[in-house]
Amino acid sequence: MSRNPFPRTFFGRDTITVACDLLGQNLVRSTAAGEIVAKIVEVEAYKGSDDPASHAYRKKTPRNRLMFGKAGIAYVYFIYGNHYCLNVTTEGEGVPGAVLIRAVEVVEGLQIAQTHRTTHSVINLTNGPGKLTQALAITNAHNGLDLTLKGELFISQTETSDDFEIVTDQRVGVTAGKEKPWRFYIRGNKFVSQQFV
DNA sequence: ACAGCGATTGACT
DNA sequence: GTCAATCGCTGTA
Repeated sequence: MSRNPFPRTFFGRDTITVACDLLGQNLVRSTAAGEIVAKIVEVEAYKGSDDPASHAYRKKTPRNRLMFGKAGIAYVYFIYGNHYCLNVTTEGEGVPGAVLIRAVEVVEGLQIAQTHRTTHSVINLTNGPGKLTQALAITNAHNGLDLTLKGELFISQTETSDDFEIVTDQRVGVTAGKEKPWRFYIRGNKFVSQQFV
């Protein structure tokens, strides 16, 4: 079966729209040990000067510059001195925007993913932004990677279109701009972090 | 220059 | 429930 990445036009749209459309799609990670396929079940949208919670709120810096660049690029940042978080850039060139991937459900290559983490619990393997990057072995090295190319990391459309309901909520862990309802997740999915419903 | 803190997690009480 | 780990950006000097 051939999995093909979404084209740049998919990512080069309004950040909120892209965030919702990413739910249920497949994040594909090719490693030397094999392929890991993970369904995206939880995301958050981050924008620019209108979003105080965003890294791109103030100005362009060496860290956030990718958010200002072209869409469909992996923006990986290091947080709290310990963890990596994976984002996909959105909007057009010069317009900041990114979607944080907060949780995934591994559908293929579970054993490979487990070798990247110490936990033996499947549910704790990928139910958080820092956890899924560790499980998929995503680090700084992937910062700036083009996710529209069929390389070691890309996003492709799911073959099966199972029905799900999208829940909209406030973003997790932010202090400024927390009133913006820009967190989206699949209702009832066990891998969603910190469910309040 | 430097102190403070963040889009988090896991270990320990 | 509490807290350490520990990098890069921001505000203040």
